[in-house]
Amino acid sequence: MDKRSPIKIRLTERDASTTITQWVYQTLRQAVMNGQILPGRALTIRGLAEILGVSPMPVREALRQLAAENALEIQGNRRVMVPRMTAMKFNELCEARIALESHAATRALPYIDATRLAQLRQLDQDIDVAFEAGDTEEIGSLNQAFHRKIYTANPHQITLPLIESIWLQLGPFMRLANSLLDENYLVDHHREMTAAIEKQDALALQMSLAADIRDGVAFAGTPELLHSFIEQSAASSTP
Amino acid sequence: MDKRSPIKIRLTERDASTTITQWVYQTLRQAVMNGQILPGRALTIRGLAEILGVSPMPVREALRQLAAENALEIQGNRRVMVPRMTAMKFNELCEARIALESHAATRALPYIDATRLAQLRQLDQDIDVAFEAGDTEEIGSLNQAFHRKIYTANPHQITLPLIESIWLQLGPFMRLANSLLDENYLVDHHREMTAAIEKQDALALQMSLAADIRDGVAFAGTPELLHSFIEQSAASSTP
DNA sequence: AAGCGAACTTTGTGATCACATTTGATCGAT
DNA sequence: ATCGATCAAATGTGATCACAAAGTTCGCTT
Repeated sequence: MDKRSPIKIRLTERDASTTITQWVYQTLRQAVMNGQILPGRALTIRGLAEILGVSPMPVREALRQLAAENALEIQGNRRVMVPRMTAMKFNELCEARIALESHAATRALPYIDATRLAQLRQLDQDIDVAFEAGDTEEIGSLNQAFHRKIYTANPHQITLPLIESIWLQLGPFMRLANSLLDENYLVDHHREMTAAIEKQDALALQMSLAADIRDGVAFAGTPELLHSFIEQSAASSTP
Repeated sequence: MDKRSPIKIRLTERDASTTITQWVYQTLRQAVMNGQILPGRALTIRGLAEILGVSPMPVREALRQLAAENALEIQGNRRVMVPRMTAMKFNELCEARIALESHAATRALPYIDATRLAQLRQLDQDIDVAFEAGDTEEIGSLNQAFHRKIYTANPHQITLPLIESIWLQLGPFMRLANSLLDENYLVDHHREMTAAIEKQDALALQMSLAADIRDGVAFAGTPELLHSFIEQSAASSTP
């Protein structure tokens, strides 16, 4: 029944108002984002359905939706798996993140009012608290919330789904980045960003945002570390 | 049975090797892209299934996939429709297109060799031929192929799915833009782009690419024209 | 005649079933 | 002992069925 590791997925209580498909989708999305499903691991509809305690139908739809968001990859053998990572692909994802998020931030900047700016500063403080507590998972979650809070200021939102698609693809590796962040968390780029927002300085915002993203994945600059993790990713395929 | 206009969709022969879901997905995607389905028009699973001559199941999956790509919108009433357009949203989409495609082109530039450059020039000539023939649909298709041919030179492709998502959202309106292009097709930016590629000049490529995109949607600069089309889009909702 | 509620219809969701293709294993031949 | 073929289990795909919620229409009451 279980090919390799039996896939442990954190199950949450399902709200009665959400459909089963939505719940499965959110659960699997979170599992991918948190690295609970190793890249290269083959996923089966029936297998996931059994784990989640639902029929294969909602799993099928959730998988197709996640594949459409590039969170999963449908192989020619119509097997579904978390895409493997390569150093080049990782680099492309980071650069795409910077390009997309810089654009989104610039476009959102005029819409950020004092209320939202205060919320941003609060989120930054929350991150500091989580950092003191060493709760890396919370740090990642709050960090996402911080960025999302900026972009959603733009009422004509187009880019956020694209950005989240990139986050999803970087997901399992961002987790590693956050755990390594403990040591290297030197400059608080979020503070620079909020300062730039207060001055409505688009260029300064772009600069600090790019620095924040690059710091978040700083370990990509140390090739051996990235390489070891990619090997770990590739290793889950070889029996 | 038919609420308003009965939805005419161009049906193509289904290859025996492709699954029904894939065929339905491609058919609906093309229908959205060509503006065969008016924005605001309510779509039903069973209705589409009957039109396409398939069971509701593959339609459900195709709709969910298209919704994940932002080609369709799932309303709270769990009704599915082509999203309506607003002037601001249109502007955001164009700017996002420029940002994303500039980035993708720059990243692909080093990988474009002589062979691919020749293919690009061939596509540009084909566009001229289609332009002489007045075949606007062919122009749009070839124009997409031209852009795609640039970005796919990058072997570590990340951005193309995001770009295609934007194209899908602009889809019905690009069709209008192409039909209006007949009159205003003054400068051949594609020739500027191939020249920039030959010189491996990233900045010149970005400039001409942005100009090409802006020209393609030049009518957005004439507010009354855009407004009239948006009204047409909104009109399909009012009974 | 207009407002409102009840019955019917439509629609999305999810489960089960059937079938074709693929994967994996076991047995046999060289 | 190793390689290959055949058979069985597993898997994705798609159709049909069942059910609940939302929408629509008809008829009743005022």
